Amino acid sequence: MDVKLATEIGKCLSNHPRVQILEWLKKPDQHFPPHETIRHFNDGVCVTYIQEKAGLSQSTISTYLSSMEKCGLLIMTRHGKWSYFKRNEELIKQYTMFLL
Amino acid sequence: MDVKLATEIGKCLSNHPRVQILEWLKKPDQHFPPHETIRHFNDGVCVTYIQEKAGLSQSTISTYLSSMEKCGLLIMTRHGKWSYFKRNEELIKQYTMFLL
DNA sequence: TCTATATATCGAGATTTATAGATACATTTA
DNA sequence: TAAATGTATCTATAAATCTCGATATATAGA
Repeated sequence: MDVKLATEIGKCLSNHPRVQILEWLKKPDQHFPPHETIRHFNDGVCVTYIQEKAGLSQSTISTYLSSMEKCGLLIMTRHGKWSYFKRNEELIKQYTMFLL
Repeated sequence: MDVKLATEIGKCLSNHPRVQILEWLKKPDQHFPPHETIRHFNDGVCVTYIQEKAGLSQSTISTYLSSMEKCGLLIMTRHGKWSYFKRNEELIKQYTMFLL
């Protein structure tokens, strides 16, 4: 972790909806319904559920999730036509160690 | 720590110079000369030294340090005409616990 | 008190970000 | 293969941020 990457992560964490999403994804089962097809949260939550809960447009949420995945905060897994996003706890841990 | 405050902190951490300053202040004695008047770093580093090292204008650095102090990342102490800034380790700790 | 020094604040132009709608792409299913 | 569904990307506008120079304020010293 260097200053450059930390700044990119900081950019993702500088916006209320994105921070909120990262919080919700701490405990997906408490904030989202189980997905119709797969019945677990092992790979996180699909874009539509996050979009509906956040109350922002689909394109906005898609862009947010992509940017968070790009800097490593989230991990994406694709199953069929769904993209699931979950927290990347390892990178978050590295980031906090960098700050401390 | 709630999402709102975390977002404010994130805004401060979304800019390269500010993240860099927070890094330098981890070990002030390794990055800055001891101050002419007081000879320790107990209260941190004065604005001018930070400004010179960062290579940005005085007004920019002053604004940055103020914003970081406002959200709690830095603690300011005034001695005479100098303002010294140091890290607020407690708040940084709280922020990392919020993220994890 | 006058001047010099350190810091803070104001106003402004350039750049970036927030967010949406339209559209493209991918995948499943009829 | 055509339609439906989920997601990603493009384009655009409003708002926020970056950063500076100019100026104001505070303090110390002559």
